[in-house]
Amino acid sequence: MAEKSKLSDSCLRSIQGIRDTQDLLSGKWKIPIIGALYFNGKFRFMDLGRHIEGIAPKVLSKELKDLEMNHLVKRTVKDTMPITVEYELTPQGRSLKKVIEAMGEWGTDYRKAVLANALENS
Amino acid sequence: MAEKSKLSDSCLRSIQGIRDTQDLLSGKWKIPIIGALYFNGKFRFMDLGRHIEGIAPKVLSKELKDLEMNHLVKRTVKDTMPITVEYELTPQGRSLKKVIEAMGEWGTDYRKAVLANALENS
DNA sequence: GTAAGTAGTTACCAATAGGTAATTAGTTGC
DNA sequence: GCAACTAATTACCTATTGGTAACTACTTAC
Repeated sequence: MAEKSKLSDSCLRSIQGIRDTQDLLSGKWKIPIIGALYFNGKFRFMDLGRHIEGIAPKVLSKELKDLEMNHLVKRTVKDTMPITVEYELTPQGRSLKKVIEAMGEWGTDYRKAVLANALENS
Repeated sequence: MAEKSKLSDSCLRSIQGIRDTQDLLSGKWKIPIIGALYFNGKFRFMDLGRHIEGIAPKVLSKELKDLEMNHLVKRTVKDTMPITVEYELTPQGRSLKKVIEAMGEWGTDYRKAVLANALENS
């Protein structure tokens, strides 16, 4: 029973993978955060917040915790006066390269196509 | 004023693209839907529902409308008796190939890494 | 002592996402 | 007529997301 799926195992595995990826990157802010860290290397908490327009400290804090829990971001407390905290991608986070690039390219292409289409119909 | 960003324009454009992509694929179900259509070609409404475990018709309907509105999925009413409706990816939807592949690969790799790590610590 | 900067946390609220169950409306087969 | 299929829609409810604003706690500069 429950063998209605005609999708092959490899397809199901792929879809599972896509879903996992999406879960880890879910929400409004994880992508901009990862993007900023990906393109810039390291950031302190407030600095990161300032570079991501519109994010509240509460949300930034929560998102960073999520990302840290999933081993995509590393948090380092620097024993400076005043104390500072640095965030950076882990190797696992940096391994998102292809995903980030693919999504970035597709998104910009899509935007162009939508604009072109909008102009056509105007 | 408001020039706090040290991120280059090309980075910001990339992040915008990633965000656009993610918005279009947002929610719990769009990825499994696109995945099924991507790996299987065409599906009728109920068939698609049956292949995506746990989705309610209301939600499937809404997600398909979203995808159709964004030109990623094409809906075709077949004038058969009983009437059937076919859903398939548009060329624009199929152009998600690289994104789908990148996310699928990264997700399965991540899953393996997490499993390996869990075994190490057991 | 006061302002400003570090990194957050807390309480509260509103909007959205998504789930359940029933219903609509039409056709086919028995 | 009645069940079962097609493709949805509707009403209702709950949980999660994310936003605002204020607050903690500690340090440095003036």
